[in-house]
Amino acid sequence: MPELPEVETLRRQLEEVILGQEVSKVEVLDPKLSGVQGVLKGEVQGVEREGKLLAFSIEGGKRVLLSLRMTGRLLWGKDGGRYVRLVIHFPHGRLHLVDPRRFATLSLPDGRSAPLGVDPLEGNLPSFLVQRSEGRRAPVKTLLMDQRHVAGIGNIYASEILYAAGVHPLRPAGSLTAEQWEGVVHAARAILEEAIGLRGTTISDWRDLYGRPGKYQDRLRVYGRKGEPCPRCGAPIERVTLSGRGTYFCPRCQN
DNA sequence: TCCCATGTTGCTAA
DNA sequence: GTTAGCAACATGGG
Repeated sequence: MPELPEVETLRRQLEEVILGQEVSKVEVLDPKLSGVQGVLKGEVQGVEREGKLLAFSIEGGKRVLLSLRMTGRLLWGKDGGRYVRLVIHFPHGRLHLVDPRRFATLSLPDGRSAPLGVDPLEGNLPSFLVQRSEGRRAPVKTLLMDQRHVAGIGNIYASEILYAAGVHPLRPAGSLTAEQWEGVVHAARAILEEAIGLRGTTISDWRDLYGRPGKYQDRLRVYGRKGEPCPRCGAPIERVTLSGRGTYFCPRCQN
């Protein structure tokens, strides 16, 4: 469920709460998550974000990667309720990994996974994307969500970004001009930064570290709004399925 | 009952 | 070799 803004929200909140703190105990309630308890011992020296991944730096130079996938959440407090899969104990509180669908993973960095692409909030993304998309016939939305190219954008924000940029999600990625890529990247930065400020988008599952919903759902222009009028031109928002994912756009404003 | 769901990965086929 | 589509993972909600 979490995309870049939601993970960044958690990262900032975690940094305030567990940075410099010592892990006192790890409780694994879902055997799928066993295997990294040994590494989760010692002082937390950093909480970083890599795309949609959270990376915990543990004393001794160790790193543990958490991928929340679809329904993973982190909750600080006494109790995580039903669906708690892992509890990391600290002297001053507990961090619960809550995950109804059990897709979330804990892992150690290894060379097996493809390196992540550019973070949309950093780097010279437009020229990078112009180069990466050259000759690609895959839809621009697919490329935008491909973590090997751009790290952090998921299904909700991809629709919103392309709407803001006026680019049709089914356009072959290689057909965008450099100017259009600049528009897409500009829209991405604006939307992702605003969403971070509002602590993410709560459609159903997402909650921040303290269990509070985000506020960006009120700002969504097209996602989940099939049949509703486009805020810009009034044409009904359309929904298509692209690579198995719901994709929303305005047929008049985006081309 | 069927369809949908903020993600990733591995298989398959072109 | 590259690229694109899709089932699978596991569970709940409408």
